Amino acid sequence: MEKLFIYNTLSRTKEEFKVINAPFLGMYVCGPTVYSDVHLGNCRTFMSFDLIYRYLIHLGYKVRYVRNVTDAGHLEGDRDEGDDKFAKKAKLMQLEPMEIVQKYTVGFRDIMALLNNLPPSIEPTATGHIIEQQEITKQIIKNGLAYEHNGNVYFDVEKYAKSNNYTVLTNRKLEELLENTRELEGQDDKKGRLDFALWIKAKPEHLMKWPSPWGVGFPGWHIECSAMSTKYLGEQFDIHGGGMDLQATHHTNEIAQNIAYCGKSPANYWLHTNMLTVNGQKMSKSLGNSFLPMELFTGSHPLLAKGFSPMAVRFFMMQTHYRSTLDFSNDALTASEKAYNRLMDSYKVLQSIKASPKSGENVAALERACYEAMNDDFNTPVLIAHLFEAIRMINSAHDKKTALSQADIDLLHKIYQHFVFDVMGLKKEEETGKASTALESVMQLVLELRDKAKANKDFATSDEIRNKLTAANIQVKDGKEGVTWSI
RNA sequence: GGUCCUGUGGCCGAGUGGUUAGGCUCAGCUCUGCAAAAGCUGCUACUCCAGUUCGAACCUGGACGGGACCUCCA
Repeated sequence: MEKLFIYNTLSRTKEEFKVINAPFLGMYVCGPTVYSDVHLGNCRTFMSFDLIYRYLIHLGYKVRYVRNVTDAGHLEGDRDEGDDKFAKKAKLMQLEPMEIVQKYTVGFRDIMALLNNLPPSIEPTATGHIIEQQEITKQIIKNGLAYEHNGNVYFDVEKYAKSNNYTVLTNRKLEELLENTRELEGQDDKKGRLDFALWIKAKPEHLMKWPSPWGVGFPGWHIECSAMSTKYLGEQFDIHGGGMDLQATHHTNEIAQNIAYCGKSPANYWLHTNMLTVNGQKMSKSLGNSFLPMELFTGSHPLLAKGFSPMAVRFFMMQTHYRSTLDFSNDALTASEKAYNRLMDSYKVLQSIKASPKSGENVAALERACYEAMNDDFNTPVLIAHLFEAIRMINSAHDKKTALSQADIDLLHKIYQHFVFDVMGLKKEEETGKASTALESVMQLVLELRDKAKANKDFATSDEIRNKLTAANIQVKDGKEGVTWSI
């Protein structure tokens, strides 16, 4: 198996990846909160982990990939006050909370499918694991690291920090954290400023609430991930991931909960994906530069010059490493769209290449380079750079400027299948479905007429046909071995 | 304000103490009836200042810009 190196937030270095129980591999990723349309930044995170999932599968691991759906208990601002996000919106729209959840869960899955993300092995919901969350909370209380007050249960961070490194993920100093945390406001049953809720007492107006040993309430935000990762992947598993915004608070608290619960840190490797910006600025609602995935696909947003297909967007995201910030701009998207089209066109060309007895290219070295790029912390930008070398080989061979043996042609097929389709999860965009067979025959007829005109040196007619087709978004290319066209 | 991360050519983006990233754009050439496509060639960078070094864009310190978290926004 390939030697894989992964950047681990715990050590802040690239480490050689060792699996606890190969070939089985557990991976947990913090999923979306389904109270509104999925944020494009979340899409990038899930696409990054989709790439990782796909590559691990490609390497031969039997991966159980768990990504939760947060459908309850996620308080605004992670403060232990205020309305539950779902209940708030539900009241506003006169809908049941689960109706909201259903609507946005379905919407989320649609977008994920459009972007060709593989579904995770399990997508557990927070509301489906209330009992499990309560059990963990009970055990943490029993272990002396959480306390109940007025129907709320809080995690005792300072007590925990006495015998554990609370800030493993961020390297921050606990004293500094304590100094910098905001003053506590209003109702507060917490002993320490950094304490966070495991269970929250429900106000009468709350719609989503459950009975518990501490009264009627709902779970704190962080406990669901501890409960569900433990249930489906065990007390210790291989990879835990999420966006960088979750690192300091959510993941820090998650580790604390797991250690307080069973004495074990949940994951060996913590992976964090970077954020997304628009024209160099953070994507945020208050700045008005925030657009939805569907708006990106259709181009229906003032900041977008046009729509970009899901696969062009996927390719665009793959051109940036997952730990770098990704900047959205029309220019960058347009450039990627063209590059993606070249990648796909070249695959079409590959189908028609004729083998030569000898090869003028080192395709095996290229394949190795592709693996090495991926083994270096899933470096897709470098992988793509190598794939453009493959494109050069294919196009040159097609133009008879270089030669490829049958073995090399087969290997190029394999490279495309493995890296472009299986690992990066790119695919040919759908061609207009049923209409395409009809269109195919019409185009054949039109191009035959044009060929006749050309044979008669009637270039006026042949150019007119080509120009009108170009205007209709159909590109005609006169190659050495006949005419081809593409939309 | 505090802590952490980051700053690469016209644009986007990898990477490394001394050797071509790659894509897009632009220019030239080849091919072509002309185009388009493709191939080749060129333009060639590392925010600024100081230091370490035989040598730094890559290491160290400082300045300035951007981002994340701490505060509603993924």
